[in-house]
Amino acid sequence: MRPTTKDLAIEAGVSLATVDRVLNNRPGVREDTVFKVNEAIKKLGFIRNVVAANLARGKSYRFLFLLPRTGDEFLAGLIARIHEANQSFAAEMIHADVMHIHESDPHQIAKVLGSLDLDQVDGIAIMAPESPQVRDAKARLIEKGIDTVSFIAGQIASDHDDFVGIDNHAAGATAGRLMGRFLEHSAGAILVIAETMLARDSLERRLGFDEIINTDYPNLVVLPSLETYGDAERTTRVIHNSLLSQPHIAGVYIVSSEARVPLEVVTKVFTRDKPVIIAHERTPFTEAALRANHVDALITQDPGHLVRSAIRILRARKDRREILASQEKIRIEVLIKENL
Amino acid sequence: MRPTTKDLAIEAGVSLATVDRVLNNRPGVREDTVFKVNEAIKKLGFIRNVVAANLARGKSYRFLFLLPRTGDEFLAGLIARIHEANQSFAAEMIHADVMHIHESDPHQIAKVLGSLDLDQVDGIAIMAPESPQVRDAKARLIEKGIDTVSFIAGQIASDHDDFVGIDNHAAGATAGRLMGRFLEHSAGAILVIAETMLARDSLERRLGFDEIINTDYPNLVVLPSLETYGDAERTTRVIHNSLLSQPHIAGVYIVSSEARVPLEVVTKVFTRDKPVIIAHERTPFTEAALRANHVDALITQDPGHLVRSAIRILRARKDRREILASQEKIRIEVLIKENL
DNA sequence: CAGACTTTTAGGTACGTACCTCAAAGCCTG
DNA sequence: CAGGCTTTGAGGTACGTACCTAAAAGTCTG
Repeated sequence: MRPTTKDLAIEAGVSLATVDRVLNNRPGVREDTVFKVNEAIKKLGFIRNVVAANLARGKSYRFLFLLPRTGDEFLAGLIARIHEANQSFAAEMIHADVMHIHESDPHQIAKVLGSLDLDQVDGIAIMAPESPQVRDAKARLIEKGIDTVSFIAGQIASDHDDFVGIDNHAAGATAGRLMGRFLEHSAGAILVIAETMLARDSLERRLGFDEIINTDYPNLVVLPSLETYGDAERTTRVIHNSLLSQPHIAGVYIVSSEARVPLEVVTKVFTRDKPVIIAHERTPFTEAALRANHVDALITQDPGHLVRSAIRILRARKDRREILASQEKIRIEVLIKENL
Repeated sequence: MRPTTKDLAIEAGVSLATVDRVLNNRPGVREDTVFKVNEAIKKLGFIRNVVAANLARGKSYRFLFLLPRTGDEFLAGLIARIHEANQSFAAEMIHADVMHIHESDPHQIAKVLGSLDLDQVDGIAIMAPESPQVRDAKARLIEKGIDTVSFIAGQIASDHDDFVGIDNHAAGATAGRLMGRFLEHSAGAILVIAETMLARDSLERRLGFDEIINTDYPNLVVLPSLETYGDAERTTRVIHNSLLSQPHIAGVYIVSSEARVPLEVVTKVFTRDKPVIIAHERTPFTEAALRANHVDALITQDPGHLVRSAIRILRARKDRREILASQEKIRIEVLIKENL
């Protein structure tokens, strides 16, 4: 049986109350008594029963996910995973809510962060680009004891702010390597399509992609990024414009996490002489496209893992516990038709 | 606040004791009373606080991993992850032990399974090929209330026996597709190297691999599998033999989970005109080989995930709880240098 | 409708920890 | 060594559930 606080008290030769004071950093214990108790903890290998402690505290965890207001399938998938996570974490008294923000308006985000009822929230996962306003608002929250994690976007991590997501530079490089290898004996241009290049993650992916192609695949030329703003018509137009000056497109790299619109257009535009197409994230649409051979590979991150990882990290912070780093590392996955 | 058993009792108009009997399927409750309580559960959305229940029961979980006695880096990684998992699951009163078996001796495995102290174990994860003896031994354990999962190998799942691991046919197909695409404009033979083709997982990987190559890449010929029996000298010899009749090797597929020995030999044998090499599993050695460009891609499964998943499934079975299927699906990962 | 049986109630204790109060013991200072 | 301070002890209650007992209430059978 695992040692309990009672065993600790006996071992250290003190009362339960003193053990309790030491364990919970309560004042009024002489230094040498603290030492004795800590020795006993080591000797017995005492591990606090977090579960019983939380029960006694009547503690529950309420976390908040701040997600963009606009989005498509990837966002919908994230939200679905949050609801799913609520079910499996319910047994541990953890609940997560979703609140939507205008991700491109730092002032509004800062305002939302500032106006949260601090008694209602134990931790926040924020999916928004890094900005001074948001950073300041986060710092104020941390001062008040609310932990935050940067979720998927805005990956500048500080001591008090973990980043939950992939290394987008590496993700772009992965796409680049696959593109290069799939086109080893061809020559031509590569179309890069993004919703907007203002997003930091798209930028980093593009940088990683270019690095690989430019270094190792001189047979390929990466064209300037086309921006779609989520609009199918505009996407069609910019692609056709691009084709005027660059008739042979060997590959298409869709940088954005929301790939549906660009992918639909690309599938329509290139009916024969199909280029190699690589996109990001697994959604019902990209998955179907992969099965139908419209896409050659997907670079993805597991949304369920992202959500659970954010929750586990926020809870560990609240409990002042260490996390199991290997479990929280979000993998850059490569999906082809065969390992869907 | 979440409703408790007390709230349930009030809502159903019965006493706590009756609620308790219904919740724990104890006898002595009239059918219509059971119905009333169940209605109250639905109405209030009652979720049993598993944590408090386990505390009251004084329950803890002891699981056992039966792993092969012989192995190399992949096995070592698994064991390390089990120890790691013990730390993070300690708070939930879960402990996992490792016991080694001769995986190729079904009688010995069955004997071990039969001689376990059933009061000391709540569930078992077995990494061993499927065999009638083992299947029978498992069935007897299940009768006695000990849950089992098939771990990585032996993937015939029954109602009472989940499989934790990847679809090896799909994993082989994934390797095949990558091999094919990496060699799109080349022609030549592909060497397939396995520790032994007696292992079901190696067989299935090979089948999946062949299916893709034979269907979609007529430029490539897959050679008969070479068996290494984990011996470097023998491996060198069989590869050289193979080269006599088949001088141009375009690709090498190392099927086994333990890739170190074959990979070392292959790296030495093919110093120039290096073929495309694909292997399985991430270990210190294969990871270094990938970084050093000795390997082109790795098809892997996350050992940490495997271990934690097995533990979560065994615990859920013990608690008669549903699992979150999406979390327990083990992914076939594709690793290249860029997404390590 | 009495007796036997089943179902239900009421109350308790326990799990391991948190947190509270009150009293006792120890220590220092003047 | 009295008065004030700090430290420690002893005891309690609580969290939500499990499991136990004794007795009350309800139902059935002959």
